[in-house]
Amino acid sequence: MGRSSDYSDKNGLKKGPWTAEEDQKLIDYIQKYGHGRWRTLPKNAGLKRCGKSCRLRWTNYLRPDIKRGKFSLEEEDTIIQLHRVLGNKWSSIASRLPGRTDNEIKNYWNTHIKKKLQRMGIDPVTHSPRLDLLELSSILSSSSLCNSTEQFNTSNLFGLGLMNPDLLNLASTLLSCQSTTTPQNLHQQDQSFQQNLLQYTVDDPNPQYLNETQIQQPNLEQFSSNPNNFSCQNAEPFGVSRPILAPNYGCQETENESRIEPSVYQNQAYFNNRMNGGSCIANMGFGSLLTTPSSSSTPLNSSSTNYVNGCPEDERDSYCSNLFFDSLNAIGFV
DNA sequence: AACACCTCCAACCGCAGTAAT
DNA sequence: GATTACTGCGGTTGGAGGTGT
Repeated sequence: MGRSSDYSDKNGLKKGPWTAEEDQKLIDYIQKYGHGRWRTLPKNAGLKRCGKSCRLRWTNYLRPDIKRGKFSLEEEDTIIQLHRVLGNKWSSIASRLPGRTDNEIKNYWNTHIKKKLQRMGIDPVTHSPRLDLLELSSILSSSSLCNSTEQFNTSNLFGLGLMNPDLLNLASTLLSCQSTTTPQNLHQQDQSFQQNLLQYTVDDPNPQYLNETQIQQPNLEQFSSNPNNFSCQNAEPFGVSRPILAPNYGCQETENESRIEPSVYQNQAYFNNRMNGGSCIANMGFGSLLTTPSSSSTPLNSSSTNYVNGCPEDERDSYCSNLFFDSLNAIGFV
């Protein structure tokens, strides 16, 4: 692993992966003399490396306080929360995660968290819902399309400005399901969903990064005393607020459960409800399609019955839910 | 088995900020 | 104030290993 295939530069200094022998030399030297003076360190330690390479190797790999291994769910949550506030300030984020280096966090963000958020329909840069989903929600909640008595076809959707073929297909699929189920409930819930989306985008289209003082002094008034009873008036996505570094109020991971999505977004990513049992449902749209019990902590792949507004979920809705979810999956939303 | 493609992550690069001279 | 050295940071690279065909 590493970089250049030519493991030496023009000054005869070695580059590329470190050997165990080099590591030991560096450790021995630093244990004896301490670190610092990185330019002269390699020469004194008998290493054919530049000082910068030695410093990087020490700070990112050899330092004794480094915690190696998989990131915990809590760490992942913290990274997401901090990234939302700090942006790509990896060193600042790392300073709040003992034992983790900025490089490690940066890699983990780019290889895991970023993709996960994208699958959830969240822009990993702004931490807000993707605009194309907003577009879809807006169109689906328009009164003409939610009226089950009205025949629709793809030309209706084109007429409403839905030009993206993927979204067009998705909307078409979804609406064909809706036309065979109870429309009133769907309509109300989709409107609610749209309102939540708009609320969020109006309140906080581009989250402002806070300074460190603000991070360490969260506004505890922002969230309800009941952690599952979120209000819809703050700048957090979908109107849900959690203070930075607050306890994990979301779904808890159990030992026998597969890894779940970050609790930071459980409340906003309605897709998650399908994945983790939705223990913190807010007023989500497409409710009858995707909602699971608000008090449930049902794990993945549960065979328990889903309830919507206190009633068992209609099998057709369940079918539509699958269809909708699969459609999202097919076009890369999930 | 062989090849192509993908994912992960250690290591590098270049720039910016700060301290020393 | 200008220059040099040092350090820290964020972005990027590319090889190893895994996975799919």
